[in-house]
Amino acid sequence: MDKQTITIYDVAREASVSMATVSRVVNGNANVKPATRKKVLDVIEKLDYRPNAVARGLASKKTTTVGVIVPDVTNMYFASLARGIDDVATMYKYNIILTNSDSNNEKEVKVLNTLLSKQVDGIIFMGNEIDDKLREEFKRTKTPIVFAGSVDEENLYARVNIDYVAAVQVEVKNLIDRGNRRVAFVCGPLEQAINGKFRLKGYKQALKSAGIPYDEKLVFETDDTYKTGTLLQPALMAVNATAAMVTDDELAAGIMNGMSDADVKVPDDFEIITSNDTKLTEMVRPKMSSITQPLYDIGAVAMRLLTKLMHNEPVDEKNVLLPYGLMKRESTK
Amino acid sequence: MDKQTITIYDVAREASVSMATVSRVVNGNANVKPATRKKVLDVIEKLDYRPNAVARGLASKKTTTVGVIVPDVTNMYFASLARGIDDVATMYKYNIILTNSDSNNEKEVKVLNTLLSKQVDGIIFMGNEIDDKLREEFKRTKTPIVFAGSVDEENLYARVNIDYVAAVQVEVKNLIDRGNRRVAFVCGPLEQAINGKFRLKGYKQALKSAGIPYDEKLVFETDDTYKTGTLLQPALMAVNATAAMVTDDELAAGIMNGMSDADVKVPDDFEIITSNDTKLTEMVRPKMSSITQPLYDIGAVAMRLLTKLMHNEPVDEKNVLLPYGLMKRESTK
DNA sequence: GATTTAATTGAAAACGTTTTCAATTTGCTG
DNA sequence: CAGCAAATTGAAAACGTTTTCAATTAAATC
Repeated sequence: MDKQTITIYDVAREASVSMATVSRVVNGNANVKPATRKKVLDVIEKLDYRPNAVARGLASKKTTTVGVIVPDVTNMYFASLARGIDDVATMYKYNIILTNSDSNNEKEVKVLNTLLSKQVDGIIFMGNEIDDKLREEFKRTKTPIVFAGSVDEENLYARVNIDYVAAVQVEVKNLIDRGNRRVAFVCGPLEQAINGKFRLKGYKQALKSAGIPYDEKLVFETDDTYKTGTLLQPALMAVNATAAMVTDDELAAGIMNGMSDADVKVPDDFEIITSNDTKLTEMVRPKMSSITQPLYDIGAVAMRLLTKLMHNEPVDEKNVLLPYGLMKRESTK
Repeated sequence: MDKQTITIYDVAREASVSMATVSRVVNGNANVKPATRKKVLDVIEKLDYRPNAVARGLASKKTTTVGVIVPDVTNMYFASLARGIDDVATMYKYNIILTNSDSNNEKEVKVLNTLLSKQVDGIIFMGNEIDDKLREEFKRTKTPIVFAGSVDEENLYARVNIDYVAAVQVEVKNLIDRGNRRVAFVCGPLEQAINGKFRLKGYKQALKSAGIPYDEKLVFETDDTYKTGTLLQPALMAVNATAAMVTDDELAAGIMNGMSDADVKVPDDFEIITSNDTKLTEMVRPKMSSITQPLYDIGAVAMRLLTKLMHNEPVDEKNVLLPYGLMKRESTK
């Protein structure tokens, strides 16, 4: 009843060569006489032989599969990275096992272990809150890991990002230079190093350069959702903010719509700058000015980096920083 | 130099039992004496043994991995389905290999074959244009396949969708009832059966019921992108359309913004109804009225269906239709 | 306590490749 | 054409599990 599968042995018999030879031609090994190669290839064609990747994986200890741990594919930011990852993965003949972690460390540990049990050749991790348990699990494995769009304070892992502190510093400075003395910093969870350590640092630096004292009331820690954004207008007004640096596009869209609904004009009465430059920035009215990040490229470069690690090629820089920019649209003056 | 891996054999030796017994306890087989089980479990703990899923896959011919073929994860519609799929997959202890096909049949064939070579236990396919070659490849395998958010005219495969013809029929009827005699049908590629056969059929039926002749000039075949949408206003006005039934949210957002930019008021001068009810519908101003589809659930149910197929459980209905609805927002009167 | 039956175990054969190492062929050189 | 190096091949041992089937042990029956 089972699908009768053609094995390498069948091919060998039919072509009257050994399995070893068939294996060689399948793997493009040069050490096989052209005539033999042709003979084998013909039989492969005739029998419609397809190598079993699982057996191959067991014998060679390589699965040509990498694990990708992502908080939520449903988030445009991560979806873009994932796309970049998949594209260069296929370019290098890898496939990706994609798993959603909801940034939950417990799930991350679990999924990491199942990925490792499946013998993935490498792992790309996205997530910015790494507790001790997870860190420990990371350290246990010799499987190469690279972080994509995720910082590593301990400087242990290869990773690709933009310079978050510089990027927000520049943009907050711009906001200040345009006359905003009270610019809010609206971000996702501060436990996430990318917010709490990097972006916030840039924000503070900009303030400091401008001689403006840091006011804790101006930092709004949120859950990065659109909904939350829509609710923020009263609080923002209450602290007399006239501009906001926001760390997520959906969140920023929420804030902007909340403002509009309360009849505060963006950008005239309130300027907004967001961080991820997803398509959403263009679709919303007014269009949102944003720090630009090469999202797709972050994923792509991360995957490329991972291939180097997997092939034991030298990598010059573990902490790669891709260029950021500013896309001025309509939510800033 | 290699990571010295603990194998089942090491555990067996250390616990002085056979591999078979270790295998049994690892797999939760009931036929093992509690005392033995404990002994083995202790050794497993002590040695930190992790079963090798590849070896397991070879021996058992099950990989607990399913392949997911998706046009583009970067598209919210598919991202939502993918999330639903992954969630129930993990619920049933499966992982997903996610691949982007760009709705390109050639890529789909290729990726299908690599998935099969990797011995996935099942496949979830998203895509609505299936040429003969692809169809043939599908037919060759005995691996269960289910379509998610994708129709199958030949009624060969299990699939989960909503009733596209009924849904657009109802909504176009509403548009007509509200006085629109010229409602445009703006869709993605008509070669895709979901558009060319299903949705268009609903559109025509609504017209017919209302005694309005079908006018080909009112159907706009596009590439489903936001950009294209923004460019459509002149053409829409040229044919005197006063409303549009649109098959994609980003496309619809483009159309709406194009209208606004040209100072035609939505919904007063032009009504728009879209089809996928993604988050975007809420973020855009005016908010877009939409046919509602349980996107996440389509993915989830598809995956659940696949588990049944993989476990040879009976499935009562190959063509599952989930309920649709209408979310009235601000782009319709 | 002798049988019979059920529960528990282990030996060894798959699973379908890759890879090592030695054997065989082939091609050159002089 | 002997002698040697290089190219080509094959035999068989991994790889780390699951699974079958027979053997052993424990429990139950009378």
